[in-house]
Amino acid sequence: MEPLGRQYSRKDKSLGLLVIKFLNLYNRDGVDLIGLDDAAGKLGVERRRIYDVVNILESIGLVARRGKNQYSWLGFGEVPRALDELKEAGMREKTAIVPYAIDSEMVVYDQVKVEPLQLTPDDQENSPSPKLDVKKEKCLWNLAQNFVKLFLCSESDDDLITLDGASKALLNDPQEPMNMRTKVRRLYDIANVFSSMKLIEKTQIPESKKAAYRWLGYEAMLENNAPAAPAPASLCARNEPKKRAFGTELTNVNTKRNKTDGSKDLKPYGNQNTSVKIEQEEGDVKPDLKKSSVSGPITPAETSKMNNNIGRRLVDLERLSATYRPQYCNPELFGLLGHYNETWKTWHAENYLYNIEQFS
DNA sequence: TTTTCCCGCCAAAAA
DNA sequence: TTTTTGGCGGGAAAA
Repeated sequence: MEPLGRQYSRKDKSLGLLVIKFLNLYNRDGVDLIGLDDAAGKLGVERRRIYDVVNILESIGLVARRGKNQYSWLGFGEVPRALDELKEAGMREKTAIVPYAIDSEMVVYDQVKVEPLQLTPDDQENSPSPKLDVKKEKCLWNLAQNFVKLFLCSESDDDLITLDGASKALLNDPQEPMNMRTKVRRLYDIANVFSSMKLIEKTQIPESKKAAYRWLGYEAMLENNAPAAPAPASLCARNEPKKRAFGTELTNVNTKRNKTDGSKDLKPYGNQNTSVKIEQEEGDVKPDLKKSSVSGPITPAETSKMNNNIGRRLVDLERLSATYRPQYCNPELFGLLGHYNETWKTWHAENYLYNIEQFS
């Protein structure tokens, strides 16, 4: 504890702290609706900040947008699924380009746009919407997702990632310095919330001493986030004065908000038809593990795999992105960390087992 | 000094 | 139009 009395500190207002408070407020049984105004009020911050928090949390599947001024709390139980999807998407994107290994350090990627079906997923848009895509690329939740993909798709789970490395990797125009600066600013925000949630951890590159982040993972995050607290009583009740809560039943879980998969992307929470019943389209049959508080199928011990800095290596994103400039940042993103497809295969296998296990 | 990153202006997107 | 979202970057606190 700081001995300082009432000295103002920026830290008191950090996004990291905010997200902790946010979690503290909503991560409990019985909560399912989150009103933005309510959150802002209870947490004593401006609305703008709530958008930041919620957007970042959404990238991990902790919350989902329900509608205007309304988000729903999905809980940590949904996170694994979200992360899996991110990883899968990331791996897919990663293999979408053909890598060429050069040297022991360098890897260059050919600009093969192996994405014939990567049509812009705009529901009703017919236009190639080149602009829309670019715009989406900059939104916070997308940036956050790409940031975690960077970790999930790295060859070694001990890879350290620096913010400007990530920034360059996720940037389509590494040239513009101002562009970079802006992106790094956003990454600081994202990294801060993930850090305080213990999904990642801040460290530094052994040699260079530069700040970098290490992936801690779901389990670490889970055990570091206070379990569900007792039941609320007035939490989800508060709503805007004008509209009363309708009997909407959040029956299903909608983790993804991106359109990476073939299925239709949920429209911008289209016409709220009060009772939205979104069935899982034919095809994949998910066991629909509905939102649960903190269900812990977590591995018992599973302490931490991180202990020494030995095999750790910093992925040399910088040089790579400088070499070739793509137009879409997603695809090359993984190439940067990329070390081809074995990763893909092994992961695929693991995932398979995992799923089978789950489905039984 | 450099790194971190909060604040809130203000412009798109939605009602 | 008004309201909701949320880029964006200035510039000040922290290292």
